[in-house]
Amino acid sequence: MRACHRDGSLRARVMATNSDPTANEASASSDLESMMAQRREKGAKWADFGHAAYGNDTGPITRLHAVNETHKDHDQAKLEALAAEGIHYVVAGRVILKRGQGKLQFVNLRDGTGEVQLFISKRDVSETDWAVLDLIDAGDIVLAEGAPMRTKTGQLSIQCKKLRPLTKAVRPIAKFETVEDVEIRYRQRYRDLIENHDEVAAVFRARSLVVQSIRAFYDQRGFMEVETPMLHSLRGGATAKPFSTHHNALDVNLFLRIAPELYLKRLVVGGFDRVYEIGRNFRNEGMSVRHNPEFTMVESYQAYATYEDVMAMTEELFRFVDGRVLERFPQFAEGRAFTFSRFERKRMIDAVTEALHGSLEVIRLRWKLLGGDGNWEDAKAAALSVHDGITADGRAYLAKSRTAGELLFALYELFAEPFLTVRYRDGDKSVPVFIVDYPFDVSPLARKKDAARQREQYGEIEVTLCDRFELFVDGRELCNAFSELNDPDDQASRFRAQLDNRTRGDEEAMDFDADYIRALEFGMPPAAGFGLGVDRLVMALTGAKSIRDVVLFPAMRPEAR
RNA sequence: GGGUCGUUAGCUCAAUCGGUAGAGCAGCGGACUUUUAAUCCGUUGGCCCCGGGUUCAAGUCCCGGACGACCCA
Repeated sequence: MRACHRDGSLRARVMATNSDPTANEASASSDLESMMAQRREKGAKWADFGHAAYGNDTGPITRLHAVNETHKDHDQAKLEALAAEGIHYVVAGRVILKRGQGKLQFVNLRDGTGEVQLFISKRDVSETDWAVLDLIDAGDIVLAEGAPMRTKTGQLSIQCKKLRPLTKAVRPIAKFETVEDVEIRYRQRYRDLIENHDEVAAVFRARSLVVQSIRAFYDQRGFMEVETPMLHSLRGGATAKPFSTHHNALDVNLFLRIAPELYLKRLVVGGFDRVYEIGRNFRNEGMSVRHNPEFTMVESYQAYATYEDVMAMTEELFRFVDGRVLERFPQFAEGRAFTFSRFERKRMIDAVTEALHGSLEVIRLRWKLLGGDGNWEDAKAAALSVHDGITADGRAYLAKSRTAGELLFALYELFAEPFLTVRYRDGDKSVPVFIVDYPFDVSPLARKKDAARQREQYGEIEVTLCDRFELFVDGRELCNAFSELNDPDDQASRFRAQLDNRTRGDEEAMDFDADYIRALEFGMPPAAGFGLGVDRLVMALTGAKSIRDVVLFPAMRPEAR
């Protein structure tokens, strides 16, 4: 005896169609096309039971998180009582898993807030709904109605009374396997989110929370959020290669912004003296695990503050954001190689001399940098004589430096920066490091340290320093901040220096921004600015190894046809 | 931009020296009313990334290309 003959006419109708010889041919095969054809057929059959394959008008539904929260402490007796009072829910979501057990079926349903199990007994549903269940595959989106209950094993479930298929997923989803293929994961993020759901979704929810927390942080401190142009006619605010585009009506060439900085400072001139912007910047450069051509930055500007105030604020911001993230996603604390227990502050010159300690040549070098006899040409020669551990490229880089300031920065990049996580630690974890007082020569927008103050802090040295810091967390540069240059004449001369650099072939040099000089001529209050790479912050907080794991749709070459 | 590695079923992966392309899961058919990736029986499924070449014979060797990953710049 075939079961379908006993089971009643509706189920028999489903089975009968399925056992049609040609349909069987299709349902027997399982390459992608056949699987899709099979699913399309099932979707088409929904109409036989009065359901559109792509139904609409669900009416109000209860989100699954609310169901789980409401009843998490209720036992079966309590739930029975509630059901008797008429408590029931209409829920909707994607079928993640379907387990059959004859006349009893279990379906795991997921919506944007959580998951719940549907307990579907042949006793509880209409003959029609029972038959429709055979036409629902994992991946389909359905609506279900019923009362909360607990199964024998204590699993909170919805005892299904009505079932309505809403959307047919004609493509199969991978179950039980982590999808590793990054081409699938990055190009078809929707699929990554379905198939690798918990881990992937947590990262992007954490990212959303990071942005939300940054906003909350600034809002609490009286900063105003603004939006400045992304289409720029000049390159400015950073040294980077821009993307070019064209405005047809105006017939002008434009750049996608590389930084919002110069616009935000115009607003400080205008009297919005605490502003911030969270938004996308675009840099036409190489891609790597740390670089996506479009990336999100926070920039803030605060009048009547110095970079030292901003450093203090940065510590608070990091602790605040991280606290919010870990509160909701404690899993991201596991296996972290760094801690926010304390923040190291290290002057760049000290970072370099510490990194190089032990070498006679270097002590000579340090002595010269710090104001001994000789000049920067001698210092460069001394640096180049330190061959151990420097590659040919590193030596070439050092040799390229044209001033004492550039040399100091090159030494820092080669000898100190790569070892920050090794050198500055609290127990078995690295600590964030503020590298403080960058050379003027590599800081075209930062305020020069007052000469008297530099003398007081450093004595007589050859390098002109700026009131600037960068913050490194887990060895990665996350922040760049400085007291702002508000002297229009000084700014104009630095723009001219950038133009010289461009003439020498530096494609990353800035343009001369005459309007920005005009703005400064109206007077910008003393101010400090701050920039933070949001993608890199999210990487650090979630432990992501690649920026592509924290950008929903990372840049990729067009898919091969 | 340079180097290295990878691409085989819906997913994760095998395939010895060049000799008929396999497994698990998913899918499909059947049994099953409290399962947790249910279980049990049966079973289908391949443009071996693409294009050339060598060979009696190519997933495997050679050349070119596409896409990706990693390292370097």
